Amino acid sequence: MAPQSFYERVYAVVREVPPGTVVTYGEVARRVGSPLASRATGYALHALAWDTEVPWWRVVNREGGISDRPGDGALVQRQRLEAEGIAFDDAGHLNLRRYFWGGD
DNA sequence: CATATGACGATAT
DNA sequence: AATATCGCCATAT
Repeated sequence: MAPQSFYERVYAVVREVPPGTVVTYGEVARRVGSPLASRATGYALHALAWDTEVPWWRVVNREGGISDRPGDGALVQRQRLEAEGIAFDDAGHLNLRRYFWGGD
């Protein structure tokens, strides 16, 4: 395959994340070949629109929570995850040990 | 080419 | 545990 942009690689990984599971930015970065590019990973997803084919809502930070983002998108993400069977606690974070994507 | 930015992560305090 | 700071990477300008 021709070398894709970092963004494209990130999207490809996120698209493989199955429903009911989540993955951290750092893990996605690791999967695309740049384990320290967690920041760039967030930047890549930030460039996406909420109506994209990429399930960006399954990507959370290492706390299992939703990172700071524009508008009420955080609530949208939480609702989408809850709709897939993921439960949040009062602190607004989920159990990463329980929902973290095993990779396959 | 240099500087600034950001949906992060880890460490220090 | 919460906050502050630094480090890292990929784009934008």
